[in-house]
Amino acid sequence: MSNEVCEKIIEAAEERFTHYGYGKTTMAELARDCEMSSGNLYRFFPSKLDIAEEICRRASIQTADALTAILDTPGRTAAERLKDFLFQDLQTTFHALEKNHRIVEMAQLITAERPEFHNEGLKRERDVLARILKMGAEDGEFDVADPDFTAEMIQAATLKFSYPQLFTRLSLEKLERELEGVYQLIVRGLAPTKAA
Amino acid sequence: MSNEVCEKIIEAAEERFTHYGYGKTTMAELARDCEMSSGNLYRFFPSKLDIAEEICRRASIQTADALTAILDTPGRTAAERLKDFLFQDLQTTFHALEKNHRIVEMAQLITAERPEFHNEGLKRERDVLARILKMGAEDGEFDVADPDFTAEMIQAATLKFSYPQLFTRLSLEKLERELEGVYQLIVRGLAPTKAA
DNA sequence: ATATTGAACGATCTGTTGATTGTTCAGTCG
DNA sequence: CGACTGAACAATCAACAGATCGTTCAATAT
Repeated sequence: MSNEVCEKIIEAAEERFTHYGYGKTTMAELARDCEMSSGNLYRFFPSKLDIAEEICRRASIQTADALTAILDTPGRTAAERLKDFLFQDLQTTFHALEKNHRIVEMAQLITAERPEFHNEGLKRERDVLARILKMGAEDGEFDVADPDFTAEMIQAATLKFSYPQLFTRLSLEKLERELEGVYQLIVRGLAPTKAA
Repeated sequence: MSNEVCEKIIEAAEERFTHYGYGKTTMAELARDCEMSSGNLYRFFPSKLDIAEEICRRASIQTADALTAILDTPGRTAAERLKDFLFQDLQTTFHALEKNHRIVEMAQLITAERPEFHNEGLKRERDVLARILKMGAEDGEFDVADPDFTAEMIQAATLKFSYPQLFTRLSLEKLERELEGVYQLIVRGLAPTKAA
């Protein structure tokens, strides 16, 4: 079964990529880890970069899934959920990039080489964001005509916080303080004007 | 008079840096342009990078000055001035970087090597922004308690548009469309809540 | 047939060497 | 004595060779 072999390759690659770095691991090493020839790897992945992309995709899906949990937490306002979303996203990616700077290497490589991949990840998160906005709109907490569009704008406005270490060198504390301010600005803009 | 010589050096450097690039021009060439020895340049600038920094500083001051003009245009609301500010800033830097990719080279070098310089330029623009906010606050158009803080937040939210080509590869049209959306989000947040 | 190998190929990396260039400073000039 | 020079020095760059590595594919094994 091809799928199990794919898993094995991914596992071996994840181990080596995060431990030694993408550049330092060779296809021959991955092949040896999986007890096959280097040529055979190409029956499962078109290229080395595609292996890295798949690893990053899974990480991206995992953070998006974690963000989705915010939708189901009971007893929170839409504004609170929005805040949770933004801060959780910042903290997750900040810690991921801080813990292992090999991951930064991979992230930069893939966003440079595969621009569509980055959009794909953005889209995943944007869908969650849009659902938060929709929840707020439905119970009258937010005045949002087009949740998808507004979600796109919020992503644009919070770009600085989505790949922290790539755009600035600020500490997590400074970033959180700034995000708090930007969040305040945004929620005020989402509130319905009291022209009842 | 040391000042005139400085001007001459800056002029020669600006010519060569924008035409051949920072890396490709040598101190010996600059010295020859100014009819002096290479060693003598160091009586006026501590290093080659400082010459480039001064050139960039002047460009930064020039764009900030152009933005200041927005404050004096009669018959505009604060919201309109804010919009003018954001779009003029985007367009100016976009065209500057598009026209001459040597400038991108210099900008990247300096922001990498001299992090404080970037903050200095940000501060210059933020001061203009804060004055727009203050105007809006004074005539009741905006509800802004701390214009300086809010200006900082608006800069954070519009980072994507301040060095367009460094953060994305979007066309000017796409960027303008996005900025329009972010602007809308922000102005709604600045409007006073009608709790009269 | 299909799955797999591993040698072969071109592209990229690495390390080295020589040249170039930013910077300094002892010395010259005015 | 201060302004200025240009040779000297160290750091960086350019270019080249050899090695390494990603990728392909004819040959082999199953």
